[in-house]
Amino acid sequence: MPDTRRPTMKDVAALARVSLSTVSRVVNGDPGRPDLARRIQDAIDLLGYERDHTASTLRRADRASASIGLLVADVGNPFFAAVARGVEEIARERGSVTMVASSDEDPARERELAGAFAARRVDGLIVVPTDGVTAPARVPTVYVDRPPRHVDADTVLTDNAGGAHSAVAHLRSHGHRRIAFLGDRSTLHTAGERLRGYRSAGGDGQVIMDLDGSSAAFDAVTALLTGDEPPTALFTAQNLITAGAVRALRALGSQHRVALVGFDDLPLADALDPGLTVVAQQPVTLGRTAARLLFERVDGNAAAPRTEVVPTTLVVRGSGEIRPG
Amino acid sequence: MPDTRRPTMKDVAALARVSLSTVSRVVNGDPGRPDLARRIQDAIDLLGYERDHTASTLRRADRASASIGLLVADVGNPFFAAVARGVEEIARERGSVTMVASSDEDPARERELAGAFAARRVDGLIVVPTDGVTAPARVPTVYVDRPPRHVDADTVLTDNAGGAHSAVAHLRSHGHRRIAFLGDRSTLHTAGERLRGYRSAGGDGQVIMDLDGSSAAFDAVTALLTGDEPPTALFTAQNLITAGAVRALRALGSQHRVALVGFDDLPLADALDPGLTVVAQQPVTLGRTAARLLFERVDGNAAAPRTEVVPTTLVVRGSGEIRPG
DNA sequence: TTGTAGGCGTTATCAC
DNA sequence: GTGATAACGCCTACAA
Repeated sequence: MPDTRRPTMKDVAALARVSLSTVSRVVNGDPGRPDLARRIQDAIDLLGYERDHTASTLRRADRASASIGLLVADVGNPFFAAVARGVEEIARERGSVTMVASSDEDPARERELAGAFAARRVDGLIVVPTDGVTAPARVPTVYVDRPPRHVDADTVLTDNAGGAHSAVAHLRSHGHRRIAFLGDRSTLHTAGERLRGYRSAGGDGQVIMDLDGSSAAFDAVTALLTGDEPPTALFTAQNLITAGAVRALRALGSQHRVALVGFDDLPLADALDPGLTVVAQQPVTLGRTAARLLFERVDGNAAAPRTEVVPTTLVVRGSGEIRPG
Repeated sequence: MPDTRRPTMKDVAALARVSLSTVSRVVNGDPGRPDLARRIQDAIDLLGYERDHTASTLRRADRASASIGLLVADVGNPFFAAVARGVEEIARERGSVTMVASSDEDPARERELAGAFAARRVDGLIVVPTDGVTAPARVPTVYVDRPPRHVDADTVLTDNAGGAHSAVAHLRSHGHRRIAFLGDRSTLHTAGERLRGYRSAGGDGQVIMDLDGSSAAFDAVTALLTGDEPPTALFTAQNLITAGAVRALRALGSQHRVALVGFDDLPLADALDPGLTVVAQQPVTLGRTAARLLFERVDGNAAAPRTEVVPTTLVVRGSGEIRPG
């Protein structure tokens, strides 16, 4: 391997026959004497010099690393991927890079990864908190999608209760009274809020919680519809649960008979038969909003913590407009 | 704001009444004298000291930052999100954090972001190259999903040609001869390879390329099926194109008459009517493999660049098994 | 305007 | 084994 050492400012200074500090100034945008600036630029090009941003952070007065950390449950999940996209957009506008990691809903891993980010001296953190007790952060932090427990900090949430309310009200306006609720882990804030919205809209049917993934939902829906007094409509309060319900209805041949509204949109939802009516979230907006709040803090805003709520949209496609038989 | 300064090793040393170097050694795992080690640990706990990983990187002999950069077309796209997930898994095993950014298929942005990562002194880079000329990297780099142009480096690819071949062979084995090909940007390596696979399996029907997104595909399929000598089967060579084709077939009421196989799987594909037969990729494996190759390079492997190919799977669900009418 | 010197938080090299 | 000291690459007073 040739693998020759990276050129440093010192090398540039030597080649341009100026002092180190002159190079530093020029690199940081000070025009300086035109002839020197040109010699320095030539030396930079010749050597292929690139400033070491980490070393610069160490010495600089503001100590800004121009990087932030994003801690989600799972980047591989399209919902969190969209959040990440929103965060990254705003970070990029600010010249910041985004470090991302997945907690897999494990509080211990969440702490470990937050520590790894802190050790890299990120300027701030955006966190989707697990349902353990959230450790108070040592850097500016914004929580997104779920509120932290026992911590008072900036938070960006979807209007979970409102979205669920609109879904159930929609079903009721189409004549349904026996509307079942199917939700995921009851310890999650989002699941609780969606149940609250269901109730507030008059939902008083069967409630099934703690469904873990699509096949659990498949089984639950199958049992529900083959049991006594089956519901005439379903409200599925999460992504994968909706997918399981769609499959179950299809397996029973009931997709045109039992109404269904899901929380969170899915690709191909419009191509199903019938089209899938959903409460759509805005994950990219969630991410953007969280990043904007974070950078306000990084810039020194010390006001009281705020909570922003991002609205949902009811997307009508057919499955939610079936009337009870 | 109180915003008191972060404690440093010096603070720990002072409180524990030992020298700075002793603290450094203990922090880095040297046992040392038990009584001193205990005093140091107590001081660390009391002050809430956390080592500054960036400063450590600056001075350390190996200069390893324990961070890598991941540059994809768009983290918000579920395919790349899954790649990111795979990369992050392996990085985490190694104690590395992953910085991620989206090029949006823009070569200029790709260069800019690669520069931002290099300035942060990442140990290596994983890149989904845009179709511009790839700039030779100054840090260990592995390319993923597409090969770089004019650069000889480690690359991890899906078996695009093989996957397309199996799709078309599958359709032919069900009696189809007029099989249309619908693809995206012809400058993309993946599109070309999939077309090559189509041809190698005997595909000689209408070829439509450069479709940009789902609605363009919708229009193309509609035109195709309402034109002269319509195909009896479609092979859609990308995600969004498949979605557009599904919608078009449904709008025409032809979903049970015209066969369809898509490249790349989609959520809910099994819940469609008929179920959607696809060539499934393994994006998480793509990411994991790329990360493993990268860390081998980071560890000093200087062998000739390798290309790894990740196989696809034909997932049979119904739409690809329709026989010509 | 430019150069000189000191220091950011840490690790590496020495004496002891 | 521990401790003093130089150095990593860079920025920032301050002096020239």
